[in-house]
Amino acid sequence: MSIETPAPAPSDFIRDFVKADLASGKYKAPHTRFPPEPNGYLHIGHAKSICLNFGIAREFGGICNLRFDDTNPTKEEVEYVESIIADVNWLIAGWADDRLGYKAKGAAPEKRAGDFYLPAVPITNCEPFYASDYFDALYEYAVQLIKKGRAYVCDHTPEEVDRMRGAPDRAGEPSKYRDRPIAESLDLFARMKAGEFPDGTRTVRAKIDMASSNIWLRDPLIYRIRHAEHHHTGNKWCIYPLYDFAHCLSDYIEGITHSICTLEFEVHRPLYDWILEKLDLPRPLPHQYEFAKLIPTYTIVSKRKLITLVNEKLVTGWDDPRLPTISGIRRRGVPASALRQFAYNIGVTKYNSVTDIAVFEHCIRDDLNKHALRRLAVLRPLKVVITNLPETHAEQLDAINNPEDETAGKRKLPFSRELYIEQDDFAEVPPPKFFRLKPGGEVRLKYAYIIKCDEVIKDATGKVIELRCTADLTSKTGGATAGRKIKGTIHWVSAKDSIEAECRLYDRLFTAAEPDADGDFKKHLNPHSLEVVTAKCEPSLADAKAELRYQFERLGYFCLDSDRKLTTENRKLIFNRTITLKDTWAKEAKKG
RNA sequence: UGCCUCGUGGUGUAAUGGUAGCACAACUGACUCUGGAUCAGUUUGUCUAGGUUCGAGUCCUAGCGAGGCAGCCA
Repeated sequence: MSIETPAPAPSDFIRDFVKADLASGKYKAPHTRFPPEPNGYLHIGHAKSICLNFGIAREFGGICNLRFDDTNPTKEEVEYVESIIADVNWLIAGWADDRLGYKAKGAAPEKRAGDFYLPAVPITNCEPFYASDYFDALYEYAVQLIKKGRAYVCDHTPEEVDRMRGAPDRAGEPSKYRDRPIAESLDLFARMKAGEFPDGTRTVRAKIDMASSNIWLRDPLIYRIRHAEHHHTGNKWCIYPLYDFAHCLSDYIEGITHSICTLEFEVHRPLYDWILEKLDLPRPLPHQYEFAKLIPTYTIVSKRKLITLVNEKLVTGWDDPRLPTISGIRRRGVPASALRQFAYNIGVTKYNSVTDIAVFEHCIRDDLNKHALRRLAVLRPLKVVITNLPETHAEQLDAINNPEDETAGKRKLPFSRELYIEQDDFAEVPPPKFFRLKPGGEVRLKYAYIIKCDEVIKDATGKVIELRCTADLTSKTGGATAGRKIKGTIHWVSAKDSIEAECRLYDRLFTAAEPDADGDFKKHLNPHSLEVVTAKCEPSLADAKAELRYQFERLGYFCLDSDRKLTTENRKLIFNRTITLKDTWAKEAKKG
């Protein structure tokens, strides 16, 4: 009896810190967070972060909050909030959904004993976290910072602030307003909040060190004026905190222990720590850790470039199955488990690297191979007539639903005199090592007979339009000559029993491994990233289910597309090809 | 050229002073009623130079290289 070895627990430098903090008793359990800004759709890079944060929560008995980092009203939209919620829920469903943090709908931090708290609630009537729910608390914290003499209102224009910041190798110049009286700053800040000043006229700045070698410590801005409606707080505010101020305090308010972000925030960590320390908040404080973001080959992941593709209609939308967005990946038919496996396989480090998309493709195939139901479908049909069978011939053959999973059972497959086979499975002039059908040659029809090609029929242009073959009638599974060794086995469908389906054949969106390496990613768009064909399918596919995955044998993995619901009136089937099967013949054929 | 971070096969990652391992990719072969899957195997690596040590991918020094940082973006 074999004992399945459990998958090794993920290990990386961040999990090492978590382990150490748990062992030392610093925290009882980790509390992480995934903090997207709702200004775009989530993509495969975010999936890495989601799996890291939720993965840590589930491995160490903790919780992970979904928190919208929504401090910039001019860039954020409800559409993005909703898509992000859907994407996160899809990715963690059945895996870490029991680790998802939640708060009461509409709840904001309460003030108790001079500090802010946000109590946990049962999982009913709950919602994700929003940094914008903390604006009252954040305002109060800024006031405290001013009162402590560690922040001030600055009247310099954006241009002046920019110029006075200095450069990496040149110290900055202090603001004229740096040492203005605390009472004056307090008054001005209150009036900023009251809406007395136009955008850009004043800011609140932390008073740190204009000569610091770290730019982010040169009196960074923590509040700015923005007379703009916010998707979550409406018109309540006309001042908004900046990322550095809002993020560390949002972490603190939610009781986050390990605040995990990408490498570019490394230089912000001193500021993160400074704010929490100068506010004299009770320990233990959250700590920030940084890891290298995912850069996959043959695609682009930058928000700006994704928006370009969507807006310029180079793809059909954010959920175009060719896009590396989570919604695109989902629509393409990739199981969440495959995406999670990928996130696990690539690891977590501080080293900037490029990940071969083949690793993802392998995870998809590996997952789908185990779970997809096998079906026969012909993408590019070529008619075949079995001449030694009567026109009335009809039989039902046994077909296996999934050779990798006995419990998937069997089904019946209709067979008749007229069939369709794949055009690629016949060659009038076969290349070397071609072991499919050729004139005078034999091939096995999966689950059916060995047939021999007797005659090739062409149209006026010389195109092959029909093959006339004879079947070895005893070669069927279980028959007298069933054991005959034939090198090739091909898929087919019975012409009169087949149904049609639109198949969308997707390929990589770009032809270059690093599409933006030369700064012109649009130049490398793959013109063949989508091909639409009308396939002939075995009749059982008429009952295809949206939640199931199918392998069209020898072709690839397919799933129903969500567009199908738009066309239910004519019951048109639309399948997306998630990914092809590995094709070693294509490689062989290339060698010529 | 200021500060921060990082350099392990083609790619990604492990080895926490003690046999450089795993995965993907590539290539062989076996098997196969999916040219899939599976199985067996092969190729390729510690940035450089010193030092410490019985022993260094790991620790130290110097160099080289890569990435990040100068939004009222996050």
